[in-house]
Amino acid sequence: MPKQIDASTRRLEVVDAVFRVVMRGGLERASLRTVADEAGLNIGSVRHYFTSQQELMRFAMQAMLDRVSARLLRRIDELGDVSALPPTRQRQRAADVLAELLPLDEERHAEVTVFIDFVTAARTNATFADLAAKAALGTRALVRQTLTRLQQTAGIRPDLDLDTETERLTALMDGLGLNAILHPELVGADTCDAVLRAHLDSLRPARR
Amino acid sequence: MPKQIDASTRRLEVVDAVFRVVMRGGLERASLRTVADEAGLNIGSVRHYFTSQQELMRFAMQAMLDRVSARLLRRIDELGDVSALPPTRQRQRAADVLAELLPLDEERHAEVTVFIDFVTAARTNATFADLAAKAALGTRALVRQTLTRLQQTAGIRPDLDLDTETERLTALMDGLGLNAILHPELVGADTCDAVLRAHLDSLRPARR
DNA sequence: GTCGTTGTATCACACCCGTGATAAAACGAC
DNA sequence: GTCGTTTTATCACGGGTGTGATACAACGAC
Repeated sequence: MPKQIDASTRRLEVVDAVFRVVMRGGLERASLRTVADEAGLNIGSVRHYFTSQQELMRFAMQAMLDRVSARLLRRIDELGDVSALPPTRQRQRAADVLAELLPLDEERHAEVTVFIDFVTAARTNATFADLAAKAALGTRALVRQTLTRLQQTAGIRPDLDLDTETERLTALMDGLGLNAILHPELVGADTCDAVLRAHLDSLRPARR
Repeated sequence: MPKQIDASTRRLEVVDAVFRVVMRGGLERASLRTVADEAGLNIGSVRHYFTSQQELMRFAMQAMLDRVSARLLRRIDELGDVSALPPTRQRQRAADVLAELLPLDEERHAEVTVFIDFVTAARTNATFADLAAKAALGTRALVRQTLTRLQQTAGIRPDLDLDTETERLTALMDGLGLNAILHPELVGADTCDAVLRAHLDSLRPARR
């Protein structure tokens, strides 16, 4: 068997370069040449691992989505079963999970930044359309499941309409992320965290 | 006096062409050539009215912001003083005002689409940075004022923290708009409207 | 060693871009 | 009519883009 130390890790190295370029200059700057430079590679090398820049960009977006969902699953697994906790703690754990989608630290900030760039590009670039649609459905599924479980265990009010609340919380999360990315001096990590918790608290059952 | 039938309206015609191009293909497609084609003009003509494409794009973004705020002021003026209305009506009027920032019809859909493209571009394009920052402050001022007045006239609960609530409602609005633009099959005008009203209703004072 | 696969590195081509320079046409003032 | 300004229209240049083709180096199998 010939060389082939690790073809897939090389691809991920290039993808990391894509992320750095996108972070710095947006998706439009992510040309083969700039990405190759960022990765310290020659254009020919990059083209050896990706047959076209379209494939590279799609692969990069997919890698970003995988990374996010992996971190999400890890977090959910860490927190374990929360159904026995008191309602306040339940909401706290729910916030902990959802916070993985917010740019609360440097890693997540980078992820959300790249995410926003890709999904907004998907509006006019058919290359990303299906991935963006899948991502949108994915966050809604997560948000809905989170709210459903909270409601089943009296963590939030029983009369809330889950369709509306799912869309409301999803919009809140996306809006927080977007604002934190675009206006970090206005919306910092603390603000994101405070708003998310305030929202979940506002759904708590009435005192009796 | 020479020709000069109307220099400023010509500029606005070009700006309209910019909007159509951005709607169709995103900001990156808005080159001088494509814009000139869309406007039915020659590149030279466009360049006669705008010394550089940077000036054109800035002017276009400013025009879009002016258009939005003009419609907003008109709407506020239409609704007039609401302090005498019952709380439910007050919140309804507040929703009517804020709904001007959501893509509820074709006109607003186009505006929000272009808006999102410009402000996201502002992250990596210094040309738009100041305008995007101004816009962010503007929406926050509107949201805050709306909430403040509601609170003063018992339209929403008196114990709500306006800082947090302003940021929460702002994020909700931005997130709704973003999702409606990116995933219109998931988030339509009816959903936007329902979520906004549900949010304001959730702020209503407790029954007594 | 030779061979063949894998990885690197360059060249060239056609395309689109913003912009400077310049010419030509259109039009009002006189 | 002439003159001068405004508007429209072209050309050319340098730079960046993706991609096809191709050559060269590196390395394991044999």
